[in-house]
Amino acid sequence: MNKGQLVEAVAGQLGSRTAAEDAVDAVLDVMVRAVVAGEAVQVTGFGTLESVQRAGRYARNPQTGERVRVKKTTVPRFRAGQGFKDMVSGTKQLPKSGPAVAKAPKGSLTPSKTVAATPTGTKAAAKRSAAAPAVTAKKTTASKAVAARKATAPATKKTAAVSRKTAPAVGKKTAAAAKRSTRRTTA
Amino acid sequence: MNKGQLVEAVAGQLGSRTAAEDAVDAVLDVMVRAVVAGEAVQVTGFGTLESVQRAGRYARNPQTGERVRVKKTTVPRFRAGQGFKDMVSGTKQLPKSGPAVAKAPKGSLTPSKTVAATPTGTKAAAKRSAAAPAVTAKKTTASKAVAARKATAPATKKTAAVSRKTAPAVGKKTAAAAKRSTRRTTA
DNA sequence: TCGTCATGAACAAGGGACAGCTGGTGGAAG
DNA sequence: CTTCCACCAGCTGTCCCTTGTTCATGACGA
Repeated sequence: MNKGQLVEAVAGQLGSRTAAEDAVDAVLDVMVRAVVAGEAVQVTGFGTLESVQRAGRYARNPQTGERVRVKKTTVPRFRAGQGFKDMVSGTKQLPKSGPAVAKAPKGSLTPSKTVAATPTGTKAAAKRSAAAPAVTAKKTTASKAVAARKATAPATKKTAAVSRKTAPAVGKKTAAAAKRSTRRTTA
Repeated sequence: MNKGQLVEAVAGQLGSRTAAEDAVDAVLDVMVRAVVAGEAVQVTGFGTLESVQRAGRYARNPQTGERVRVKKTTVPRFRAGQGFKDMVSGTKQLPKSGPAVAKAPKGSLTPSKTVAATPTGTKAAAKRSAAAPAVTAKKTTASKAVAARKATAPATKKTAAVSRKTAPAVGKKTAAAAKRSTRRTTA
């Protein structure tokens, strides 16, 4: 579907073609500006469009095979929401009457699971912490990680969204482990 | 920025809040419907929103470390366009007068490079094929790859967008190589 | 306008998935 | 018509995705 076709489809809903052009331009422009400004655009049921920092790396020239250094950059990223993914995967078909975004019927999705999880949530935490070390007999690191997460959980509120990965180690060897730890501490 | 703020920002451009609500609803709804229908929404300068089939695989439960089978599914995917990426990365700042999407000034960007590439495009193909083996003395695979691509180039026009990955090999060992070859042949 | 609830994010470990390098060409948009 | 953008190839390093839980916030009914 082209941009022109998109405008045409929107015109089919708005009724006017001129309004559709303005609508498409305005919506996309606002989203782009917000992302450029570093703000994440989050629409329930549709998805989140945000900007994330990508660490520098070494890529490869397809023709010559030579290693080229790619410096760290910021790229926009879109994460589809649950409803969108469900509709695309076919789990839930899209409603034809109302808009396909931000429509949350009262109890259309897994009502039993939700009501069951809510009251048992308090003691579920204890169950998880107890079960983890038992199964993780082969890996002791997991238990420590869980404990650390519980401790840091109240400290981390929302983080800054942008500024998660700040590993400048491009010329280093791997820096993967360092980046992991960096993410936790949120340097 | 949530949906309400998005509507407000769009209202700032359209002038009316009601029109902004309809605009946001219509645009998102149209995009969602198109993607659900299997059609890719491609807006030049903004990005492409499409649905891709993800082959089944084996993931891992982070708590227990157990391998869990993930059956194949279809998920929406967004790929940002060049202009969008440039603006986010800071290479090109967004224009404040016009919309940030699909704005192509006549010759504002890298005029010398463009005019040089356009007329030489026809014979540039021969130049590339000749230059590649010369530089690729250390890697012969690159030259073969280029030749193969040239042969398949006229055959592949647009492909089906959706239906690229159809490797059902879930219980196999890796299936990565097989999937690669599948992509070329477009089974 | 307030209350309730669904929805999204984070955290962890590890491996599969995938973005993207370069450069030419087709298509698209103005 | 002109000018630009997206795509595509093999190969890598980066990143996302998986489950399950809790917290926080947004969305919606009354």
